[in-house]
Amino acid sequence: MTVTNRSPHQRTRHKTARSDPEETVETVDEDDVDPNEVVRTADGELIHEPTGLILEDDQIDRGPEWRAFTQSERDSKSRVGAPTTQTMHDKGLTTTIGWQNTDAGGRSLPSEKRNKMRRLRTWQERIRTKDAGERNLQFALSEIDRMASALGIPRPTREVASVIYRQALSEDLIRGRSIEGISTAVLYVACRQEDIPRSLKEVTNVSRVEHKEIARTYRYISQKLELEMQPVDPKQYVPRFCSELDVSEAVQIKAKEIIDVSAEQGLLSGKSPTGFAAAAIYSASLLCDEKQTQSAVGDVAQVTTVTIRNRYQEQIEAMELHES
DNA sequence: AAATTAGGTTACGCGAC
DNA sequence: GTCGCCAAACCTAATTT
Repeated sequence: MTVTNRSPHQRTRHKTARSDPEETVETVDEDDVDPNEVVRTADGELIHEPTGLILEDDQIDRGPEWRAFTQSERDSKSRVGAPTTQTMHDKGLTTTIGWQNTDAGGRSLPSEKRNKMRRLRTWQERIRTKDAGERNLQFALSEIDRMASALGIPRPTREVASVIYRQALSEDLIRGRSIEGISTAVLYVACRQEDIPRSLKEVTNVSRVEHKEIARTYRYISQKLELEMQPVDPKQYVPRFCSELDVSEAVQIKAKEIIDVSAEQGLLSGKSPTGFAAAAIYSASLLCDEKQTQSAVGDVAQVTTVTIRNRYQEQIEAMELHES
């Protein structure tokens, strides 16, 4: 066996040094090498540690075969780039087999060949639709993941979302609807079921689909999959909104109390949970002497100051009633 | 900043067609 | 299935306090 021999400091040099014409080559007997001193480097070379002998070169160069010195040069020489668009599910990359039983020249085929072509068509169709479904799912899941990240939604909830999506897929509820729409709606459902509430508006902000369609799709799938959704408890929004507003713990506790008391008196029915929570926080900030402006609270809760006003007066009243 | 007011949009349930 | 209608909640925008 022949190996190339180089000094250790040369080994650490860049790969291009290896093609140095002045490098010395000599033969070494294999028995001289102690296996315990042999290491494999990140480059894939097998090296005898004490002497720096290279026992085995990496046979495959995984790097690019070109060199570039500037970013623009790298861009222009690189042959990999952004993935092809996912929105067109197969981007014309699949094979379709024509229905005619003729060859390329237009002559009709003998019956034996016709049967073969029929079988091929069948299989091609099976394969194509199967992996179109897979791709569909893959895209949906990556979309769910993207939105979930943007909203700071924890893993388990994303898992729930993907389970629901698979259900919708198997019930054939996707047909005729956009994948993005379903993905968004499913994520929204998962949040509510897991008590990690995000308002429909918040979800809409990170989605590529408009509010109206998400709402419609949401109703559709929750009905079809018979998911019984109970109304969101406004208290669930309180900690998140409060931390965004940077108010004290006392306000948070007070806000929850206000929600409990006023809900007990039937003020909640029919009102939006975010608006209700926002008003409670505003009221609490007044009662705790840590006043926040209506518009500040409205911003984090994504409701208007008008809505806060309409709610908080009733709530204050309810509190006074409660205390007497 | 908060309150008031006016006008428009949306979603929902219901019955009629 | 969808059309028309309804009442309630919410929004935007303008104006006043």
